[in-house]
Amino acid sequence: MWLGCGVTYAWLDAPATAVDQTARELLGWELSANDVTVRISEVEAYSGLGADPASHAHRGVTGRNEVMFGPAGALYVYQIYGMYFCANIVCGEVGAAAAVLLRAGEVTGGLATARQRRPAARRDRDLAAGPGKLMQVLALDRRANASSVVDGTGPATLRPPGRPVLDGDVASGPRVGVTAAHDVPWRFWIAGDASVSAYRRHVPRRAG
DNA sequence: TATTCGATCCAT
DNA sequence: TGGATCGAATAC
Repeated sequence: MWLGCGVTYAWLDAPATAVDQTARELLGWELSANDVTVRISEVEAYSGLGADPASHAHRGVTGRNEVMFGPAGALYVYQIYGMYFCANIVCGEVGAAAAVLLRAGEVTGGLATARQRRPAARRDRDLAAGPGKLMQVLALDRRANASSVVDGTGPATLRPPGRPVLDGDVASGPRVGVTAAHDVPWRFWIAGDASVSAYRRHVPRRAG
């Protein structure tokens, strides 16, 4: 798809069935919002309706996941644990409800602002080393839900990497924190990147 | 209407 | 390892 400004977003036209490929492709892209830029270093793919029990969309449309069923390039933002926000980029055909969760990134612009927004981060590599931290650094919350990252109308803008991330530099493994589908290796990250979030296996709150 | 619990983060 | 904290989703 051609969007002007000399930028093409091939993944916008990729089918929902290839959302795992889209997820890998988004590694290295730069997301800018509110004077801070992050280079995406870790993502997770979620396929839509029915197919993926870990997906917020797998039981059908609800008030929360409605955006997932819309056009690709929109942000699906949701609140987690009552205090943090996470963002997905919607992928695939309208109605398919596939999405890529943005899990971590490296701050490549607006470093001073990013540090102010995340006083708890000791090192720069920790500034956006997690989905909630990424949103804090970019100062995005539920108001960014449903906005586009590709048409310049929303608070966040996605741009291609200067140098693409090669397949050989991409590692994969099980998704973090999900209670279902542990066997699906749909978490992707840039191998060796310091800003990749620490992996911790999900532990149910009530023993089990 | 009531209850449960999460695609997290941080200090201990 | 556990506590914070609240709203969407699901169970009555």
